[in-house]
Amino acid sequence: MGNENFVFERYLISKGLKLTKPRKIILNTVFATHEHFNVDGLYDKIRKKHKDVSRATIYRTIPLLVESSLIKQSLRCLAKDHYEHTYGHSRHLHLICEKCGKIIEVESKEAESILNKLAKKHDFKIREFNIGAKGICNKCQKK
Amino acid sequence: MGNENFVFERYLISKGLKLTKPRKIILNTVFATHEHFNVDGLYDKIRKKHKDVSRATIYRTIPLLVESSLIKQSLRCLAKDHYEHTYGHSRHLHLICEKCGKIIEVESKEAESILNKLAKKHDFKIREFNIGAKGICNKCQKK
DNA sequence: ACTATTTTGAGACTCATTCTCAATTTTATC
DNA sequence: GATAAAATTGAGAATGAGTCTCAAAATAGT
Repeated sequence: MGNENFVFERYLISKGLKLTKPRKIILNTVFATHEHFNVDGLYDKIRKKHKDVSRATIYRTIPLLVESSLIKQSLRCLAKDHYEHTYGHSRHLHLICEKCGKIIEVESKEAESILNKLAKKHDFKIREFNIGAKGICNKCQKK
Repeated sequence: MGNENFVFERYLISKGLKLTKPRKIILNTVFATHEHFNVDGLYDKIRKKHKDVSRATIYRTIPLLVESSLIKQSLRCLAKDHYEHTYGHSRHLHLICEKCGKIIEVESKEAESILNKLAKKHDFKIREFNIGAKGICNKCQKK
């Protein structure tokens, strides 16, 4: 286990909030793997071990994880909201295959620096990048 | 009026579909202005003149406009689905202000060519770019 | 332990979008 | 231009992700 717990607790304390059991369970399940996730998948995973954590609490906890910079929204072009770790992960963009759903992660520094340059021209302060593309992966092209 | 009508009709014919009155009204209202739009706004606009076009038909027609490459989805990071013209418009990306909602359009060729390069490495065939950022515009920064 | 405050689970609610189906419109054929 | 088969439509019901409400449970300070 990394020290996401520490980061999260510090954030909660700073806001006068408490690191309760459900919040711990959610945090640890989120950081148990490194994949993108959505609420449904997370709920199923949590429910296997903890029958007493509700969807509502998951929906309530996710904004706290986002606010504490542990995770961020990603894969914006999919129907459901998806999230991924920020903490301990380098920046990347996604190529999403529309046939098989495969997600290819690609280093994104170069693309971000161009966006930064363009934003600077307009005096725009970027908080969140949204860079990626949808299309067909190499395997699906061959079918 | 451009020749979106022509493009749309050709697409419909190729699919064995018909350019009906509601479809014409929707097409023409979509292309009456050059702004981004969502279904609600489009519905209100259409309803001012045509009380007999239903939401359902709008929802059914939009995928046809997308399929015929006249419009495309955009502003993916907003709650509602938004669309913008493809036909007759150059490629650009969006900087969206999180305070005032202002949308700045910026030429995107450079960013796209980098994405193309990265996609090529992975043998990935891009169909739709999704490039942009959220943040604070210059006016809102001064407040 | 006692009280005030926060948090929780369950289910009701919202709202954009999709679906259903009977009624209407369209096109091809006469 | 009337007729019939096929496509399309409008209205409203259904769906489903996400949010809200509220009484009950957990928490922290005294």
